[in-house]
Amino acid sequence: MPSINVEDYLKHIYYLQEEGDAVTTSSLAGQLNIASASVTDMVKKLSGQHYLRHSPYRGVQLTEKGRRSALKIIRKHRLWEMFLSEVLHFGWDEIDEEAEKFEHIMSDKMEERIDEVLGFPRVDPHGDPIPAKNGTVKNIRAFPLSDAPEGNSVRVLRVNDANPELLQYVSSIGLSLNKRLSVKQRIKFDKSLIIKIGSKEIAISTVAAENIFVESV
Amino acid sequence: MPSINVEDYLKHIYYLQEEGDAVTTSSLAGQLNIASASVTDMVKKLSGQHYLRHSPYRGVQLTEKGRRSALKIIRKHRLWEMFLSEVLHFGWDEIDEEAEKFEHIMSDKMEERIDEVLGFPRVDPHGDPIPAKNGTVKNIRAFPLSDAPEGNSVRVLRVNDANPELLQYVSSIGLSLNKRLSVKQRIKFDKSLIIKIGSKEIAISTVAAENIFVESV
DNA sequence: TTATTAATTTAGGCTAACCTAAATTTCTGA
DNA sequence: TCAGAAATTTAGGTTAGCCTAAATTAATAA
Ligand SMILES: [Mn+2]
Ligand SMILES: [Mn+2]
Ligand SMILES: [Mn+2]
Ligand SMILES: [Mn+2]
Repeated sequence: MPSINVEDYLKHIYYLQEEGDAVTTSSLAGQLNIASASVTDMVKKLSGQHYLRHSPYRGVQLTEKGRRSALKIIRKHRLWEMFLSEVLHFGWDEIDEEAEKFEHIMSDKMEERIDEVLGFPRVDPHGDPIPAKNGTVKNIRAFPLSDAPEGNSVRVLRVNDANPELLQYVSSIGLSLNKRLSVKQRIKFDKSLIIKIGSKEIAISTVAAENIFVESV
Repeated sequence: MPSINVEDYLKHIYYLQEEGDAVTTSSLAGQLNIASASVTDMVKKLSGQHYLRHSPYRGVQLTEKGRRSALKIIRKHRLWEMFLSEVLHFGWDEIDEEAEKFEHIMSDKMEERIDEVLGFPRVDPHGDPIPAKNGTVKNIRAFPLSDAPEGNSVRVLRVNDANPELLQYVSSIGLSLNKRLSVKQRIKFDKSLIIKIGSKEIAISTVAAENIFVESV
């Protein structure tokens, strides 16, 4: 059974891999808020346990074993977020932090009970897919709002859950999952957008728009 | 913020104190499944942090600070047991083990939410009192079934939750919290009892009877 | 009272997971 | 293409929490 720390390493390696970035010592160190030298140590240990392959100075890649372990944690994390949101009525800006701890101590039995109680949800409260027990993950066909062309009408499918303040902001302008909006204008100068939600028009920064993922409707 | 290990030490010291036993290095070592030498180390640390007072070779005693910390954990433990039982339908023989982990990572906010969802329960699924937020604990006026005189009619108020097999056994003979039963006969030879539950008469060992707590009705 | 036994503490060690500073390798741009 | 910068690894160290074996203190029973 991997330790809590090992689980967090594997999860973050999976995330970085998912984003297509090279998974380097420093990218991991950045994610985990740990010194690079410490990451190197752990990477060697994980490599010895066949969770990943390590080309020194180049980066790491999860093995199948590592991928499976990562997905188990991510499944627990997202189910738990769902539970906090649906059953205990926590806000979507609070749940990631709580789930960060619970993902490691939730038994498989508890995972199943929660899955049942929730009616076998497919996505978490931020629109991220909940991996299936067999290791399958449906990937979400969404592009960043910042890439939407002028005039486009779109629907929110996912919001990056890494930053609670972004989530609060997104709520505060009346956006949430599955909400529709249209892109009125793209400002060349700072790449910000003017969007229309319901009858309101709102200016939104690139930083925000890059973290809101949508599909065309 | 005390670590997980510190919290478990404080909790077990509280339990032993509660039972009226002297809290010695070896009794703690027994409860925690840790070598006595290690307990001595930790006790010195806790004493340095004023969680308890230590008379070398004699034993320990919680300070007010230690007592408060212990009760906070016990409250979380018992609320969580309640939640597992009521909301996720776990059996009363499974919940102690799960709660052992969750008690340490449940935030105060989550504690409150759960308390609300459950309707502010006063006892846990084993009949143990749930300490109030202010550090008050109602103590339960119950005596062991093994002390009940012949002919007595009693009601189950609490069952020791330390042994899952005992809990399974208690369920299997049709007993649960608040159930009534009467003592038909005390067998001198092995101190076992014949009890009547509903219309059934059942023989029950002393070991079992010592862990079932009742009040006269 | 004193000698044995039992409980406790001390001494010395280990592992996981972190750190900083120094050495090494790779990348980059003139 | 090669020197300086950036990234990575190595070296050496720390802390929490555990362990076993040895030394010390307390309890007990003849
Ligand atoms: Mn985590
Ligand atoms: Mn999420
Ligand atoms: Mn515990
Ligand atoms: Mn209990």
